Amino acid sequence: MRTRDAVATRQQILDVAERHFANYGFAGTSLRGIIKDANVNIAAVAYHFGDKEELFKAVVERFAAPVVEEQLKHLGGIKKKKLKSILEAFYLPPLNIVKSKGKSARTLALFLGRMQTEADPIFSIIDRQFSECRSRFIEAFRECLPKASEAELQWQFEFMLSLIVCFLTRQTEIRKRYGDFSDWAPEVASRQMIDFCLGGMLARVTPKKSKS
Amino acid sequence: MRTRDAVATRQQILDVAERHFANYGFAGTSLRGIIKDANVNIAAVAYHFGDKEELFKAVVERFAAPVVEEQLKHLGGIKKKKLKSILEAFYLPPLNIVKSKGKSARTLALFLGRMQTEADPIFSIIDRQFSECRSRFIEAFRECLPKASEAELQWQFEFMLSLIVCFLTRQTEIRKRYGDFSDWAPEVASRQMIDFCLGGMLARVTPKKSKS
DNA sequence: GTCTATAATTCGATAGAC
DNA sequence: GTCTATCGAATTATAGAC
Repeated sequence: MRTRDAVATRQQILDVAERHFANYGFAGTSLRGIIKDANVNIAAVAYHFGDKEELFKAVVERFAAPVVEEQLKHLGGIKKKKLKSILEAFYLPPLNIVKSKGKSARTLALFLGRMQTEADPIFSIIDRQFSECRSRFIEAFRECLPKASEAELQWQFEFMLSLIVCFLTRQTEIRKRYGDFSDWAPEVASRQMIDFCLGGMLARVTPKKSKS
Repeated sequence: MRTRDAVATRQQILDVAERHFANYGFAGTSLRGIIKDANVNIAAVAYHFGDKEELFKAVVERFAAPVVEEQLKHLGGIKKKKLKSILEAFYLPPLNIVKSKGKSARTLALFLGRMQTEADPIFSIIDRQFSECRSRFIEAFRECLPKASEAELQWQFEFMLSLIVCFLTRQTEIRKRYGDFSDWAPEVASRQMIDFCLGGMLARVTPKKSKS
């Protein structure tokens, strides 16, 4: 290739980098491994992205931006805030986007899940991408649960998030043990998580007294 | 130090390694960083453990063994299997152990959480440690939920696990935003998770019909 | 058991030709 | 924009003296 396809090179790097970061984490990913799978030159990474951290940032932004945009649009479109509709606004966009990717869906799912456990200089990149989204959803929770403390609202969000992280990162494992489930639809998967999360949230804010 | 304290050296390495693996993951942890904080020689790691992977294995086993032992003992001590008591058997032991560590509790909590997202040669080490425990708890679920499919029982376990992973890895973050919550008791924390998990599970196995 | 010294890789980053 | 070549730093692992 001559002086051509700069955009193709860029996308090739992003695609492979996304897969490597998803599978091995930031520290476990090497630029040499990426450029080998992407069939590009090592210098291309520096030219297009700068350094490894900037490349990671580009991968995060490319993935997070449409997810967050859809979540906020969905959340904003709700007239009367109900827990159930808030959960739908949170769960459906990432599931739809992951599912729409077809063959690379597993990579995106792994990436979204693994992002949550990166160490600090890296995690702050991720946290920044989702901070507004987090605030808006917690704000919505506050309207629905006026009696809940701020810490409690935070935990509601964290538990909600942990369920989809769990779903996205563990589905491959479960499929390995029980062949079915390979063809999940976003509506089905989200229903499972919404049911669980809704039941859990209501159990926390209106706990039943029980002996011991 | 002369030819002495082999056991002290070994423990020193294990303690620091645990903290580093918890904070930076397997790939992000370097042996030089460990031996520097532990004030031991680089060759001591090779002498006592072999290589990096064997050291990681030793750290995992030292932590996982008492947790799993307590969980299984607690689970076995239940006469009439009820969801609530199964959840207690699962959540209380790790919380008690983490809490009992005092100052290094945060490290153990982070380690337990981060373990779940390691890449494959490393994750298999972890998976092996917990596989029997997983089977036993899923078996207990099966008794309580005879109508649930095998895949559904798997998901119940995964969601249950994800809640404590979320709790252990995110508590520092939440404490950072809302100062309270610093002094959680295992009984209080486990109650929160048990309520959420129980509510969620019941909502899944006996779902209420709702208009869209 | 502990230590020094070093071998053998691997990695991220960059200079400079085309 | 792409490539070759290489530098400098960091890593794991090991050999061998004490």
